[in-house]
Amino acid sequence: MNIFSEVEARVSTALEALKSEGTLPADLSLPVFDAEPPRDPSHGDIAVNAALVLAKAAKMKPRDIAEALKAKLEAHSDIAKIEVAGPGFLNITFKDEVWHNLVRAILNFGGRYGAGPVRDAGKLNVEYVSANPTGPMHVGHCRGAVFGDALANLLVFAGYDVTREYYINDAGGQVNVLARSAYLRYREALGEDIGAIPEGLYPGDYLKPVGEALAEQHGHSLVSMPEEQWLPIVRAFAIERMMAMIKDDLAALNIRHDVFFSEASLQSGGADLIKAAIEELRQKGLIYEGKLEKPKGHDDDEWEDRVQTLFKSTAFGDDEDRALQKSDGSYTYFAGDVAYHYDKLRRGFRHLINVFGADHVGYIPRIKAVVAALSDKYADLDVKVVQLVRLFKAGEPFKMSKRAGTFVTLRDVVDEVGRDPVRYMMLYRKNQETLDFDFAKVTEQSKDNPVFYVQYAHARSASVLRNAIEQIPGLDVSNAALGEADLSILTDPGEIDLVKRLAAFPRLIDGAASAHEPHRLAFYLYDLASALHSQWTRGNDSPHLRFIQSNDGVATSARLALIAATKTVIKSGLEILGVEAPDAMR
RNA sequence: GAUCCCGUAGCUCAGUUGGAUAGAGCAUCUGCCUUCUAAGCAGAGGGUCGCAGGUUCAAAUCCUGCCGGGAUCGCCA
Repeated sequence: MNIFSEVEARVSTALEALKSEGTLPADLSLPVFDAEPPRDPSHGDIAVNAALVLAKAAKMKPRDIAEALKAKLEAHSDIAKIEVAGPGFLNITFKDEVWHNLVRAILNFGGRYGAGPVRDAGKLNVEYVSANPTGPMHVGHCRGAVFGDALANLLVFAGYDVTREYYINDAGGQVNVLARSAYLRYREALGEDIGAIPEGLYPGDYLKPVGEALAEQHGHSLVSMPEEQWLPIVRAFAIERMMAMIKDDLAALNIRHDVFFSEASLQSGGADLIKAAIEELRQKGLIYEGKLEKPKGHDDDEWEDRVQTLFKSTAFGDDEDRALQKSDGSYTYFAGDVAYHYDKLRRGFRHLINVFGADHVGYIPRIKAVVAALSDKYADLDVKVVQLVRLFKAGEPFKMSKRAGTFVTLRDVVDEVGRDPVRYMMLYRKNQETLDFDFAKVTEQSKDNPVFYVQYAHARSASVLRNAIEQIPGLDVSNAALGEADLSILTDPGEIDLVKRLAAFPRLIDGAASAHEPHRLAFYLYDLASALHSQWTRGNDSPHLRFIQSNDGVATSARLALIAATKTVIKSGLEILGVEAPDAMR
C-alpha cells in the first residue's frame, strides 16, 4: 500500500513497453529513478524523474522521453492529469478517489498500515545500551538506549527479523572494583566502621543494599576469607544485582532486550570463544606477532615497546593493527569483542547494528574490520553513533560528577520528566547531532515539548469520535463501519492534504528503516499532527468543515473515516517511538 | 599528528539518500475561544545553506582543499 512504489512499478512497465515499441533503444538498461512527493504542491502529487535519469543513455531529450511516458501512463483510470514540467519531470496528479480509497485502505489495515512485508533479508541484530554493570544508569545512557529501542521497533515494523541485544561488560577490571566496593558495604552492613570510601572504589549509596544482602546471605563468613576467595562470590552477586537494577531502569523507559550477552561467558564452562575467534582470524592470515608504534599526540610514560599478538585491522581500513593480549597474557577488551561479534555471526545474523556513544567513535574502524574479516562480507555492520547529551539546568551547563553528588540517574529523569517526553526529546534529533537537554525546560515548560503536540492530535481525534457517538446515537465509528462510508464529500484541500500525508507514511517507514534513522518518524508525526490541528481549527471559521455535522450523517461518516485513519497512523508511529498515544490529555 | 561528528533564519533544528521557487519550532509583530479540547490555528518579517573550487540536465545534499566548533586516540572498559 505504497502509492509511490506503485507508480514506480507502473513507470517501469511503461518503459519496457517503450523499449519493445522501439521508442527507446531496446538494449537500454533501466536506471534507478524516483517517484517522490514534490515540495511544491503545484507540481502534482507525485514527481517522477525517470526521463531525466534516462536521457543520456537513451541519447534523447528528457522532455521527449517524458512525453512518451506520459502517453503510456495517462490512460490509467485513477489519474487526473500528467504534466511534463521543468527539465523533464513527470508530474502526476491523482483523482480524489485515489485518496478516498487510501483512507479505506488505512482503516482496513489498521495498525498494520505502513508495516513492511516480511523481508527475506536475514536476521538482524541491534546491540544497544551495553552499559557497564557497575551502577545505575545515568542520563548519558538514556539517548543510546532510547535510540536503539526505537530503531529496533522501527525495523520490526518495517518487516525485519530483529533481535535486541545487550552486551554485559562483566569481565574486565571494573567489575573487580565493583566487587571490592560491594565488599566494603558488606562489612559496613555487619557493623564495621568503614570510614570514607577510598579513592578508586565506587562510593554510591546504591551498593549499600547489596552489602546488606550479602551480610544476610553469608553472615560473617566472607570476612575471614582471603580476597581471591570472596572476590568471585561478591562479584557475581553484585553484577547480578546491578543488572537487575539496570533492567529495572530500562523498564522505566519501556526498553527491553531479547538477549543479554555476558562478556565473561566467552570464556566459561570450558569454552573459549576468544581463542576460537582468534584461531579463525589466524587461518585467514590476519594474526601476527609484532610491535606497535607509540601513539602520537600525547605523552605516555607507561608505553611499553614489546612484541604482542596483533590483528591486522589495517587490511580493512583501520589506522593501525590492534592488540589482542595484554602484557600479563590476558586478553584485551577488544579480543572479547572480536569473539562476541564472531559469535553473533555464528548465530546467523546477516545485519549487525551497534549503537555507540560518541566517546567510542575511535573504536568503530577496528570493530568493522573484525566483522568484515570474519563474515567474508556476507554480513554488514552499521555503527550508529549517538552524540553527546549536554545537560542544562535553566540554561546553565551542568556537569555530572559521581563524587560531587551531581550524578543524575536515568531514573531521576524519568520520574521527574516522565517517560514519554524523555523518549520523544531523545528522538526529536538525528543521532549524529549533539543534544541539549535542559531540565528546567523539559520539566517546567513541558508544553514546548513536541511530544504533547503529537499526543494532543491523537487525543483530539479520539475526542471527536467520542463526541460523534454522543451526538449521533447509534453511530458506528469502528474502522470497519467507517470503511464502508461514502467518502466522496472529502474534497476540501485541507482534507486531501491530510490524506496525502497519510499516504507518505509507508514510504517514510521504508526510508527511515533502511537509513536506520528513527528521528525521521518523530518529525513526520509532528507534521502530521500539525495538518490535523490545522484542519480542526478551520472548522471554527467554516462550520461546514467540522468533522461532526450533526444533520448530515454522510458527511460526518466521511470525516470520521478521515480522522480515524489519521488517528491510526499517529498511533502506529508513536508506538514505534515507544510513546503512549493517549485518548485524552490530562 | 590522525580519525569521526557538526556548521542551514536572531536561537534550536529538519531537509524524504542528487530534484524544480530552501522548511519547522522558539523569539518578534498582527489576528482567531458564545465554537467538535486555544496543550490549538491563520498571517507577517527574517537566508551568501561556513568559504573556495570540482562532478552534471540538476548540489544544502556527492568529491577535493581550507576555516570554525565538538568528540576521540591506550595492553582502559
